[in-house]
Amino acid sequence: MPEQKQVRVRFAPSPTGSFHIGNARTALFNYLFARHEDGTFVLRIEDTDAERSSGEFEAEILAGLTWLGLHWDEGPDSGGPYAPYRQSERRTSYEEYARRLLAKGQAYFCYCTEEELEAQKQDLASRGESPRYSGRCRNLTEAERAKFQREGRSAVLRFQVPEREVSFKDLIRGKISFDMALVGDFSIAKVALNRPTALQSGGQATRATESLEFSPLYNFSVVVDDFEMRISHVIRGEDHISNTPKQLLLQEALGFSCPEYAHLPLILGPDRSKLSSRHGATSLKAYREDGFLAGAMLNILAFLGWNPGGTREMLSLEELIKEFSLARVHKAGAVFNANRLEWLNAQYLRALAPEALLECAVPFLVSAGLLQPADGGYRIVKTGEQMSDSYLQAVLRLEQGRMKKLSEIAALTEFFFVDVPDYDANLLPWKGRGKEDTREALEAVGAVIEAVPAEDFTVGRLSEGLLAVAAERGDRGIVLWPLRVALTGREASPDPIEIAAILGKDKTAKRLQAAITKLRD
RNA sequence: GGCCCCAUCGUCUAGAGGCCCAGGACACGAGCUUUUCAAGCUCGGUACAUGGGUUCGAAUCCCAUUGGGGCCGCCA
Repeated sequence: MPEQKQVRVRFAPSPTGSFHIGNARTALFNYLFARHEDGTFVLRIEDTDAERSSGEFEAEILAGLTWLGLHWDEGPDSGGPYAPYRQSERRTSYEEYARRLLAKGQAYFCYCTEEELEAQKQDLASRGESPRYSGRCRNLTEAERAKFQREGRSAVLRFQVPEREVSFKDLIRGKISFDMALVGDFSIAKVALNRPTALQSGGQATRATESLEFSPLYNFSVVVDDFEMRISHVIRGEDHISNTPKQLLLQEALGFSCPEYAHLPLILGPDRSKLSSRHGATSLKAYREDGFLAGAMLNILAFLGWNPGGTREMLSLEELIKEFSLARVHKAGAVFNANRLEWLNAQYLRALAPEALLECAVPFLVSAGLLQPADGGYRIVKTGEQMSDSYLQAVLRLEQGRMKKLSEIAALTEFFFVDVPDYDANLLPWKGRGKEDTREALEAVGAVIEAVPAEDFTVGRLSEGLLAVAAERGDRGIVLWPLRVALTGREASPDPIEIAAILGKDKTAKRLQAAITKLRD
């Protein structure tokens, strides 16, 4: 039996913006594949672009992955056998390989300016040809090079692309081939020339004092790192398909083994173009802050371009790992379905235990200005009243099945966090009933409330009396509707009896009295 | 424009030549339940892009067309 190659995959985001859900999906698929194959999941930060990369975005990526439960085996924080895992810390490696390519004549310095490059491309395009680099600096003489350097032109290292076909077998799409004659020499590193003593010593610069500083560019750093980190499978977005032949060529030139490739379908916006900020929220963080649960995010993401077959709809991370296979990944892009996410989230929200619901919902009540932390618990901002966890849990449980996301909880429960709700007296009467009837009904309700002891102010006891009062009047609405309004100040709410039971005798009586007073005016 | 990729309900999808005049879910519509709102239950409409092949038989295989998308940076 030949030894099975160990599976090592990487998720390699660049921290140049908020952690995008498309990237989160790529991370998920890498993670699922790694775990399913008993392999290793590596997190590598591609921050070669110092201008645009930031530690803040990197932190956001780590936080996002952690939130989703996608734990990496090797990464910038935890280290690993192939550390460091941040490209900005791996410069010596890139430089070594860049010099190797230079020595073999497979890379060269290009001094073309942006304008020149643009002109070359325009020229090719006008002739209907593929817009690629012309190869103008391929055969520069030493003298020409020196001249450009003296002019202070900045240089870039280009890879000399052989004019032939390159193909690879994509694990999702099958064979894909490219005619590299149409591609042109692509850049692999920016090169800065350091001449620390040149100007100071009266122009007497010598070669010995000069040094070249290479900053690697994407296609090059990826190839070097995937090789050095022993990556076996590269699973990434479809937008990288055209980078693959370039990377293959680089691997060949450097004598590296090639990983397997799998290109994932893109996540699309409603207009079927690549999901981007113009389609709305795209950062994982934004969804988290809007009150979506990790389980719901995991499911919506997993089912975008993949499914376990059959009619199963919601899977845990463990089940996803068990079921995952690249063979079941689609080729076509998938439109992000926000409605479905909300439905999924509602399902997960309902499944939450009271303690868990409390834990994740309270921050939303706090940020809405309804509650504030106090004495190890929470206090109602408007009334100053201290709230017990069990009271809060009861409040939350009441609305648990009514919200699609946690950010809705404040608006839904607001009436619990005021002294007496504010509303128009005209809201109190039930369909076609007058104020008199309504007041009479509420007074009857008041009598029931009065009769139920505070210690036993339960839904059971309340229903008994209240429903009897309603039955006498032949229509539950005439009693329950004004009671709802008195208690909540609104026309849509959970069962007023349940609300009363949570509020307790005193508050219920107070709100009822306020309603009766309103009806007298 | 060049190259590459893709194609089942509005959307996510099941479907690996007969089980499919195409199934599930979200959304939508109607009804039931009902004190309101949700939820729940029942029912409903809507899809194999088109045209050619291959085959006894095609949503499934092949080709073309059409349509959509991605990439063409000294970004990743």
